[in-house]
Amino acid sequence: MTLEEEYLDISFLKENGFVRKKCPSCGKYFWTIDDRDICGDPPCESYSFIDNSPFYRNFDLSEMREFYLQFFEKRGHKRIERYPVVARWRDDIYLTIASIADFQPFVTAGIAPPPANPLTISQPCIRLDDLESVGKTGRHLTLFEMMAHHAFNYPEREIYWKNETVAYCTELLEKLGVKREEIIYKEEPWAGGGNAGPCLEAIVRGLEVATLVFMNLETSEYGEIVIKGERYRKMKNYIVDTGYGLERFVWMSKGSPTVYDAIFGNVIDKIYESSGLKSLKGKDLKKLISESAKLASLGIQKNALVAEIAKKFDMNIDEVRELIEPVGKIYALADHTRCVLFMLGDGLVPSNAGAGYLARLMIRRILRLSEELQLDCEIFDLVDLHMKSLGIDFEVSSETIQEILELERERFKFTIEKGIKIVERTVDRKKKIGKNDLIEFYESHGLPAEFVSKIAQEKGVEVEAVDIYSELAKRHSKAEKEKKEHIKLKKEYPKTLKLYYENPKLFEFTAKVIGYENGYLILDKTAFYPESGGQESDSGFIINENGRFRVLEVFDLDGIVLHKIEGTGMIGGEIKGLIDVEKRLRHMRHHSATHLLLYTLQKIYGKHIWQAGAKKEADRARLDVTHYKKIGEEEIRRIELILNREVFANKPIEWFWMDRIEAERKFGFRLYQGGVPPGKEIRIVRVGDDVQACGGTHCYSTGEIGLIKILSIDSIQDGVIRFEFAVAEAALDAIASMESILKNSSRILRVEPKALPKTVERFFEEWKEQKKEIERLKDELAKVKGESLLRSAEEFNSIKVVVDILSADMNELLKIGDYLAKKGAIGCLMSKREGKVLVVTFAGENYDAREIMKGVGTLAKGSGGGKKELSQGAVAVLPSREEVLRIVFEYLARKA
RNA sequence: GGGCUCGUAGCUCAGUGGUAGAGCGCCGCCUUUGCGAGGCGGAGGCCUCGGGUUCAAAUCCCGACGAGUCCA
Repeated sequence: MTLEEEYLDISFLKENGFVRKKCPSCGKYFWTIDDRDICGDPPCESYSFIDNSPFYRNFDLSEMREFYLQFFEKRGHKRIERYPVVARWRDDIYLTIASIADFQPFVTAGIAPPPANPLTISQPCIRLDDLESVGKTGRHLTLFEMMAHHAFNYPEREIYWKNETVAYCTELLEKLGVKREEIIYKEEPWAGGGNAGPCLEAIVRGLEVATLVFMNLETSEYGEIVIKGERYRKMKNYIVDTGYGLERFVWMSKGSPTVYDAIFGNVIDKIYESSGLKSLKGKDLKKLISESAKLASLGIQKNALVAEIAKKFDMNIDEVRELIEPVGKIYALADHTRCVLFMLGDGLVPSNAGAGYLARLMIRRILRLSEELQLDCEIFDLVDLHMKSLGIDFEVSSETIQEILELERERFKFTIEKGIKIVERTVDRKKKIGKNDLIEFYESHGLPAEFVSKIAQEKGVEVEAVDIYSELAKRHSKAEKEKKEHIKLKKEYPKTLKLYYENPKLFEFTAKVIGYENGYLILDKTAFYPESGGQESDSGFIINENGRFRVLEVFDLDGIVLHKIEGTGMIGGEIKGLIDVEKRLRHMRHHSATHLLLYTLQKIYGKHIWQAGAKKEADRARLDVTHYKKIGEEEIRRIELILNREVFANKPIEWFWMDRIEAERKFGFRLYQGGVPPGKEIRIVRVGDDVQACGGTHCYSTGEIGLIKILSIDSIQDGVIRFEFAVAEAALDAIASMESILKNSSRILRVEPKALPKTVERFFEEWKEQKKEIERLKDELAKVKGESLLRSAEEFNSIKVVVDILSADMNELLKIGDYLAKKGAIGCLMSKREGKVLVVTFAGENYDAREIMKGVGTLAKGSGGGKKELSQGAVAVLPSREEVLRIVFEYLARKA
């Protein structure tokens, strides 16, 4: 079916009098029962619901959400709780950008079943693409709730498809009071994330309120259907992916000037009251704002927009600008604080890299906005107000959110203060600030061009007028990613049966060889653990009648376990596998301990603690977690104690398979600390009170872990800290090696280990003291030596000439040379050292020591340089005093 | 995950191959009835660490560690 046929195939539209038309303005097709000609989608037409709602009544956010979800519940859909806005189950995106993102990639690919089918959900989504437009257009939000109903259809089972979807949408809108003639369905093929399909946008009075996507295509090199330049082919399964904008529905129901007034009016009021714009609130801005929103929806840019409004209301252009701009900032601030609430509430920790950077970016925009608006309240007050009026509970406590915001504010203040100093220094030194300076200020120090210009202008320094942001965008678009190379198998194999899942203490097994490729052995079943979940792979031996073969490395390729075997001999038939027991036991203990540590940290600090990476080796393990503060030495001891108490309590450890949907319902997304495994059933590991989805090997009880010793804590980036620790034998090894360092050190210093700090400090102080004393003595010596050299000096035209061979280091030679130069003498000092000869030459006024150095260098194979009065170098052979004297005299004669 | 910038006295920073500097702070003395201010003098440096290049490295190159920042 071509795309056009796909649309024509929707019989509901035809049967209900919808006619397909082509919009003369944008050239796109749309369906309507009205006798209109234009598609109605901005910029072809502007809003006509402001102050004139097509809905039968007002709704606030929770009323509207409830109305929607109940509508679909009554029509056979199961209501699903929202997912976090931080998309931790995805490795391709940081934030949840659509409701369908909840079910990608496994459900949409058909690998895992959906939590219900069909289902309905209201999913908070964050999109930062149109950040600049927020506040200005009246409709853009960084965070919005996408209400949706989804149906996942498979070849053997169809739930419903296009007709029902369009019918539902039409019915829903009619139930809300919208007349059928006012509904326009516009054809707009959709593509994203490797999938695509036909799509209808539902438009009511100029506002797109819903998007109905019929996802039935996937990217394919030889696909026949082309959308936005990519080739696609039909998928076996096909998915109803809808998105209804909750905020837009509320906006339409109220007919307020902007979406912001409709959904967080109380926050906007609070900002007015706390800002330097109290006076604006009283004025009747409404007409101005709604006009501005309408014009913005038509794609009219800032300057033209202001001019148009000025004309319409018979006002001065500057006056309009002074009214519109701050209001836009107020809206943006109200929006951004809501977005940050969800980010932090769902456990995102601000950082200078990764997903956390997005949180920092938003917080910094908020801080800049509140600065510009001269806000006299804390940004947490606004976030808190959002939290209270939304009535939603977040995982992360409000105290933690407040603390994070305060830390971020301090950090930002620090960056700005540092920035001012850097700019001022540069401005003092330079006459003009160029494009490259501006780019460096921004990219390396986070200073926007406007900020730099302001400071420069105060100092009267010229700044090149360029748009560095478009320049930067150009640069970044060039960057491309490299893809990893994967091992590919030539033949197909069944998935390997993993014996270690059931029995982690099975160290000997027999199995059948079913393949051997390129040094990799494939068995029908194995007890060898392949590297995954941060646990290193096992090693050991594989034995058959031909001998013993060392297993070097083991890994998992889509469920097939590959054993890398030493030697190239082909192996077949029955084999016996032997696991390196000691190594495996250490891996198991470290793995169980890692779960306990994560659990302990969450218990102590809160739910913003998430695993950000982990590695379990034989002699140590490490766990990276998100956290916003540094952890001190005392706290480490406290964590260690609480952690080990879990070990002493000897709680059971168990693992079992569980239906993923049931597991998610029972334990939440906290399960997926190490990523989301595919499949309908997932393996759950319970270590004491901690529960995680995990495929690793574990001990049978926490007591078996033995002892956990935290070795170090580092911050690997802002907002992520790394714990390194060792368990049981490995802990003893680590403690023993620490102890031996202490013992060796104290043996060298001949003191008790407990006296080490004091002794080392004393030695260090003494060392510094003596170094200084030596310097003083050398100064003294240089003076004495210099005086004695002067007494026995030769003369040339009453200039003292000193040439001598001493035993001294470079520093001493320089000091003596310096003294002699200051006394007006000229000459050269040499000293034999470590296979070469150090040379220092010196000269009084009107002469050049470097000339003499050159002469000595030529004579004795060496080189050197320095200042006119004093220069230094080295030569390979020691010349005689007479030879050097001759050089000096010849030089003086030449100059005379 | 990638890019860029920066690690020098207690603090803020100069120093771009040739004997480690400034301002503030600190200590002492002078001046003052006292405080403040001023004048004179002084203490205070593993130039983050480890390699390399060089006759010579704070300085150039590589790596590690730490801080900051931008982008995805």
